Amino acid sequence: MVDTKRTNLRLSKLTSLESLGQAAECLRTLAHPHRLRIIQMLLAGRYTVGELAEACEIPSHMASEHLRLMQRCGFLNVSKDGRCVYYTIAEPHLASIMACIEARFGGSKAARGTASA
Amino acid sequence: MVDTKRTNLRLSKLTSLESLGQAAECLRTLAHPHRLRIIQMLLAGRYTVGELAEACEIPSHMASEHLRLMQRCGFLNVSKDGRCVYYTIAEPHLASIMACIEARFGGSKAARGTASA
DNA sequence: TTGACGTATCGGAACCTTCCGATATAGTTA
DNA sequence: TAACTATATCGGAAGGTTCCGATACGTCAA
Repeated sequence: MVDTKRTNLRLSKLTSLESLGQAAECLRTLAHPHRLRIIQMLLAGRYTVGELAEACEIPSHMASEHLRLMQRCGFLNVSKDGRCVYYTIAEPHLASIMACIEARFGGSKAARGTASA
Repeated sequence: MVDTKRTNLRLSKLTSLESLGQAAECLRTLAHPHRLRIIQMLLAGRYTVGELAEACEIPSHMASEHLRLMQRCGFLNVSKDGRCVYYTIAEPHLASIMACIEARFGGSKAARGTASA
């Protein structure tokens, strides 16, 4: 216990552990390269399961699973048109999170080294 | 294949799957309530392992593990002072990501329902 | 030196995620 | 109706994460 009073003081400004638990859940849902690409695409327009799967280079039944996961946690909306299913962004905060990610990890080229600023 | 040409056109704007893989790794590292609280505190000042552990309501050896994890992926810096170990933020982008999280999940109160905007 | 304290590491149990093939459902065309 | 396409779901194997107790390390004070 180096300086408990200071710690308690600052604690009052913190987000509750409960809310952080919800945030962590959402972050875990985001934390997958194929799901990030899907979100990046959906922020730019509407796509079918098959198109998203093709862009992620995965079979469409796996894209379907990712999409269901994201829909369940409120990130996406669904709408059917004939035999195609279109997904769209439901959670507007995804745009700003994605902007942060793009600011750090760039628009197209890879490998900058994770440990640097 | 509903509209392959349109898909290929938009693909050129996307972040590479490789970079998204790195981003996903970082997001997975963030995606834990105790680690989020640690980052939130460290964005406001410097703290020892024991202070961070107390704020997260966990034993300090667990805080130590979280801190090592975040240090290894480049989020944190370490500095020793006597028998205390202080951690500080090393990755400046954490501030903007944390701002997004606070914008969505609030400063202190809990449960808003994950599915809404 | 000894003892206390703060931090770090190890090993393992329990749980969760990812991925895949197989199969099911629903809409479309003939 | 049957055949085809697009999407969704199921069950299980493989691997990863979280948490915990036990223990080790490094520093300080007496």
